[in-house]
Amino acid sequence: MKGLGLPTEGAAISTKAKNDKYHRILEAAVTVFAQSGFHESTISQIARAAGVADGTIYLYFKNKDDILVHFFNYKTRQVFACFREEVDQAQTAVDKLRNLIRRHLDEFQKDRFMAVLYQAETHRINRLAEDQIHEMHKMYLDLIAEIVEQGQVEGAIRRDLYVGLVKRYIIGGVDEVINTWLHSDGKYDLTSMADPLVDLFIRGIGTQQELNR
Amino acid sequence: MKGLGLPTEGAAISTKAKNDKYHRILEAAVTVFAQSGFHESTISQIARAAGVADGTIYLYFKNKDDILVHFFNYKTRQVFACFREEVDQAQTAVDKLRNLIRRHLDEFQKDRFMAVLYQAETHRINRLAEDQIHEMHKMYLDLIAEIVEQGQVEGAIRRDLYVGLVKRYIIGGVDEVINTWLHSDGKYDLTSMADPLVDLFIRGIGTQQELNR
Amino acid sequence: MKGLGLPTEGAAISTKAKNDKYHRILEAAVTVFAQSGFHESTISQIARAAGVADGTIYLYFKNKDDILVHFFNYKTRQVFACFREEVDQAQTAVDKLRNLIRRHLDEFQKDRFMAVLYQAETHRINRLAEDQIHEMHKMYLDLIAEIVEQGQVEGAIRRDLYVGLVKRYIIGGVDEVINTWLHSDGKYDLTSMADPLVDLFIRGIGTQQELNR
Amino acid sequence: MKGLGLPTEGAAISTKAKNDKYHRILEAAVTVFAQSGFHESTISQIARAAGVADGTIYLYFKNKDDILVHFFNYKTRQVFACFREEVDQAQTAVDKLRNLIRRHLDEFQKDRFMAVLYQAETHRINRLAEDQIHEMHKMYLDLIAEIVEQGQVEGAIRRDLYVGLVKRYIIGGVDEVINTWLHSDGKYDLTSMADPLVDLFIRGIGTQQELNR
DNA sequence: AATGAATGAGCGTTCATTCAT
DNA sequence: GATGAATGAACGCTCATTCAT
Repeated sequence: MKGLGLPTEGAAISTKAKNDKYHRILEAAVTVFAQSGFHESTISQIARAAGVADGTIYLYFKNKDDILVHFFNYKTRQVFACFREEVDQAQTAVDKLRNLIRRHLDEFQKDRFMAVLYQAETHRINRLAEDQIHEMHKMYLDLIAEIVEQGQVEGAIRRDLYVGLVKRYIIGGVDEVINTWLHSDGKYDLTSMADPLVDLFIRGIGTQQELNR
Repeated sequence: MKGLGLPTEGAAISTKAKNDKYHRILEAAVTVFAQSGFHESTISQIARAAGVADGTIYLYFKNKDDILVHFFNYKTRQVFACFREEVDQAQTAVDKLRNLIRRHLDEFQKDRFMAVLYQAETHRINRLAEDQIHEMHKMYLDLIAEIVEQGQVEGAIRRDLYVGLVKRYIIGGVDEVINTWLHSDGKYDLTSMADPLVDLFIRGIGTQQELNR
Repeated sequence: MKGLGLPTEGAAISTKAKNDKYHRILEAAVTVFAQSGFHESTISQIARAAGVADGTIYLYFKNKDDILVHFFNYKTRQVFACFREEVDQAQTAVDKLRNLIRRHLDEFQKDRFMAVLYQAETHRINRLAEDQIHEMHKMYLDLIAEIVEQGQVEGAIRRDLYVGLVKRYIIGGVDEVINTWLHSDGKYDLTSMADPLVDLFIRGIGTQQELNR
Repeated sequence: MKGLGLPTEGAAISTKAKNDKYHRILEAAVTVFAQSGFHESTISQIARAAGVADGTIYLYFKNKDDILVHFFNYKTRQVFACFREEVDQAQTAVDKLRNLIRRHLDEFQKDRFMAVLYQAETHRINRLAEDQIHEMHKMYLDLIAEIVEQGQVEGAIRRDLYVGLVKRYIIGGVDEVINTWLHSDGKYDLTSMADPLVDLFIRGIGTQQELNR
């Protein structure tokens, strides 16, 4: 974790009740950040949303920035962790990819606040949560790499691929589908985009004719 | 243009020298915004970077937000405009797509500040430049739609595609490639990613075998 | 009270200590406003005079304007309230008028800052404290009207008077006496002006001869 | 003139055309000041209203404050000067007083902007135009003193009056009548208030009975 | 531990004034 | 003389952070 760690959580919190407050603040913060953006949100808003006093927040977080760091450390990490499960449950590489993407869209659709915050913050640079974001991308990369390798063994996936690019190819398409959904006020079903999207990933937009040219 | 227009530029400024100052501030602002983010940037920083007094900025822009709006209205519009040229210069759909993406990566590589700002702001919601961003996406969509349709006529592109999804599939992959490049401090050549990426778009990651299953 | 009320005081402050700070700021503001005028006064000056930080003022008042509104809502209202007492304590209309004016001059002499602020703000139009000023004038009018009517019943006051004009006639004379005193640095005793002034109000400047002409 | 003088006018302006601009600015300033108050008015507003450039104002006035000083030095002085004429045209003291007040109300009704500005500024202390205001009051006092003395000789006015108080008694009533008219949006005729008001000044509000008690 | 009143640095913005043209 | 673009000091106000209770 590149030296960031969880200073507050490990040291100061021990009982269940306290830990509860830590999470209450975190969830409240995500909600508030998602609604107004990080800078437009105030500590008071978060405190009110969490049902605690302003000062209490500083018992659990070093400062306002720290809340964002913890968010990426906890909330999205947890979501990304479940992607692994999903991948493990399928047999073939293509099924794994389909499961991964379906679950990805599903989770982001279920927690819109997280989705907004994730989309906004992963596209900023010189950011507070830089380290976390790097790590999360790495997790995604690892999943994709694994799937691609297996698919290559199975003969379902091309062997001439630069895996670093494949990751961006896939994560980019998924992110953009989520992003468009968010900007459209999330009125349609996001998860149903999974299958057509996976189809594009696998087959591309070209015809056989073009491929055999 | 949904009534936004260029109120300041058109009305108040006429001579070349003045217009110069307008652009100097705009360029300075983009640089500063890209380095620190919009909210972390101050008017003083921008003024210093542009070599003018703080107050001078308000002769050319209504307020801080207005600078961002003008940026999207002028700078990125100009870049996106050149995409059209690039598309028009190629004959086949596949060549058009390749040209588009190569130029896209090239322009963003040449103006890193714009790239940063564009990536950051297009992924926020409830944004100031909402209208401009929507329009720009629409421009991109139109280009892709055109290419896809032509490709379908030519027989090079599949006929069973939902074009709305194809747009996100392509723009997402391109954006993510740019985004990764930005986060990696732009040390490698971005444009060289164009051909492998287009190959993925066209052929997907699947093998013939998989496709013919 | 036309819906203005005392939003800050009533809701947010309850203990004696806090309320103390509210009043300290209010008194400090009146002093500063009286010395330099409302617009020439700065929040920093008021804060320094009240012995609090700039930001603290905004815990008790919505903004700078709000301080002025609260001043008229609280301080002068309180002064005007005591006029009623004074009137009630006398029997005849003439004695009531004399008591009223004596007390008026007395209170304004005792609180010079309030006097300055009152004189300055009641003579500006389109003002922030417009509502309060209207109401205060109305209170004065009611008192005068009451006195005049009683005097007419008693036979001590002429029956051919337009009461609206009588109010201005009296309030104008009193105000001008105060105003002159304020501009003369308040070196002489203001209250001693009450009796000669009342005499003028009652008898006018004309002689019997003139009256009987 | 206590050392203030007319520095700009005397020295820099000579031709008729220039002097024209001086007056145009002054009239424009009065209009703007009356509408928004002195501090809320900007040099740009005044310049626009006068049809000149911002910088031009500084050729005729030392600074913003200087405009206010010149206003009292020129505009109201001129109005007060005509009061003398009015007084000279009547024979008896009472007629003189009636003429004075009628003209006073008439002039202020005719130039509402001046009235507003005059009312606002004469009731502020530590003011820029302090000297001018003192002098104007002195002019009024002299007029009243003259009238009262003549009236005393004629036997129409009481001999037991403190003239300093009589001035405030009269000027106060007149001012308040004007002030009320201004606050009521000037919808009724102000001049018609002159006769009833003079009647009050001469006879007071008391009855004979009271006077003879 | 929990509070929330108090703080004050720092921001965006305004506008009187200047001065090169 | 006349201009108006440029200036930058100064303001009102916000809000992350502290600390006495």
